[in-house]
Amino acid sequence: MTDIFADIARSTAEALGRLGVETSAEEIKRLMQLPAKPGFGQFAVPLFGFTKTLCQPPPVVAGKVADTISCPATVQKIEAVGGFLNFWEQPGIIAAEVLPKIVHMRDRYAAADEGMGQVVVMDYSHPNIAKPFGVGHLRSTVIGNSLYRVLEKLSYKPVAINHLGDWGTQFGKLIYAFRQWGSEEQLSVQPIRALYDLYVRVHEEAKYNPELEEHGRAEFKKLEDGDPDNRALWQRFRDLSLQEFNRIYARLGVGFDSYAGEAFYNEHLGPLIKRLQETGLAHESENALVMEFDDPQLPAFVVRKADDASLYATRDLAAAEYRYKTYHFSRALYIVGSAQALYFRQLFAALKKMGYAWADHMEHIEFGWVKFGTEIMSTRKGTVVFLDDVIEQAVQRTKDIIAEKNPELPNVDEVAEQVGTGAVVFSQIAVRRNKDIVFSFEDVLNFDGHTGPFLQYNHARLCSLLRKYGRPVETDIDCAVLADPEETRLALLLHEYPRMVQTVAETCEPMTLAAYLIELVDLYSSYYHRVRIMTDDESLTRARMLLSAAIREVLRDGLYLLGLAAPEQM
RNA sequence: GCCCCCGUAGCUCAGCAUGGACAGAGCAGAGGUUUCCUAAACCUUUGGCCGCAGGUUCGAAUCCUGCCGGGGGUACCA
Repeated sequence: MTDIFADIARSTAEALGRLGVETSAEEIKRLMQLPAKPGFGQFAVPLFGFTKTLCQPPPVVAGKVADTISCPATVQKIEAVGGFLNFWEQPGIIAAEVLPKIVHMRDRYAAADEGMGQVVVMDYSHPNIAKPFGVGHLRSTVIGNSLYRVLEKLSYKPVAINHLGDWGTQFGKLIYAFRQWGSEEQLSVQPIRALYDLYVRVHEEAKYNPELEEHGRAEFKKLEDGDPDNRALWQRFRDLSLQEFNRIYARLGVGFDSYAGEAFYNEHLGPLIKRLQETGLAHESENALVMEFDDPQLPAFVVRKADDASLYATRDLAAAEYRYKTYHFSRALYIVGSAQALYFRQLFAALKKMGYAWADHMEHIEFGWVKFGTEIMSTRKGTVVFLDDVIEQAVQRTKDIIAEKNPELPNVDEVAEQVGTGAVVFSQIAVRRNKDIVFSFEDVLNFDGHTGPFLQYNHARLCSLLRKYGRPVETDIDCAVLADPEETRLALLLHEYPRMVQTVAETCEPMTLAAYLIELVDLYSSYYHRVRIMTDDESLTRARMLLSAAIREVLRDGLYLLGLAAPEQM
């Protein structure tokens, strides 16, 4: 199969070569971009980077290249504007290149084998047992899930680990609180509510009564030493919470390969600490065991508390060792809020100091806070927004809209679930990772404009169009009738899609894909309103259906990669 | 104190990695579109010293330095 983009890149590289510039077709292809505005060609190559070696201003270089280039016959026009080389293809050439390919390959269109044989361990979601699943946990879950699907598309073998927060001093407090104020009745009726109330109460009372901290620590120590009563209570809390989490994950379409939480590494902790002591990698300081680093920026890292109990760091070190031994990952991603950036630098440095070269392949994929108004959500303060409530409201809102707009829709409940969760998921993925998100019900429940439901709506409308067409879409047709600039632009955007998916994998930034899909769908929606897809002209109709079918494929695949369902009607 | 992140339209955000063609969207506001493929849509329109000041460059929202404002982190919470 010929590749017109490669052909043009080669021609451009050759023309530059004759002018005395060393470059390659690959480099030019990488530089190729879609112009910001129509009028600057269908696609463009910026030549600014080559002007230095030639000691000539950009417009002169571009002019010379435009004059001397010998292009494939499919190129209709080349223009040098500023330092850009702008290309126009003959009508339909780009469409013919890309549309049949998409319709044939469907969800394999963006697939690549670059990750073949490489395991990527991913740590995300990690809710805390005995705390409700808040909107804060949603962001890690949604980003992780999307990256999982993207990596899988590129033939990596992702392993999703839900490192449950099921261990730590907080359980001592909770056990103490349950014995003080809790009851079996509450626990069996509304388990999560009951545990959450206890959690808030114990932190509230601890403010006035410092002894509670001591009680909590003591109960946790007993738990860690294997006290059967505490152990049984802990197991019960864990089971109840996990049940609840799994119900929510099912709604979001999220799954995990492992639920090995913090408690899972219990037996590894003692030997690990002993090893760190004996090898001299860690030493006693103020009764705690700490590791120190050469880098003066990195403060000491506590790996065992003064009361001999383990802490987060101990369990993460053990988890890292276990994961490497078990999965032999080539990359390990921790999708955790940026508040823990320093902690992860210490963790990775500690592993490096332990002699693990693979520590270099661990990355903290950080993200900003999810704020509610001006406040940061806090489980302890009780200012958390329950994810379940958010989803429930979004689903209800969807039902209202369906009742108004499409009362004939057969499977209302299923679609409302898909669209409602779609709105919630999209709200988390449509903002760059390192920015804080201001969570507002008003925005999440507003389905107008650039939202998850907007993407889903366009998908459903495309499906409807294809149903109405009633025949298989033909791929072996004359695309020259797709002479409209928007049709060419759409084809060019579709051509970008696989590159976009790879960018997401490199940057771990699903927002880029969300923005891409919005751009694609926005343009198509505008086009759809301006022209008729199905016309009296047979060949034109065939071509426009092919374009529409290709857009549906990419949209459906893109929605999947973001973690949104793509209902066929809504 | 030191370290990290953010600062673009009334609001929420793209664009910054790899500097480049007049800074783009959505929401909110104003006006319009439905005998026609899903109007959860589309079209028109109002609205910007890209936090401030320097520097590098032919060219800076983008890179560098300083400052201001906000947030986070800074040994036994996770």
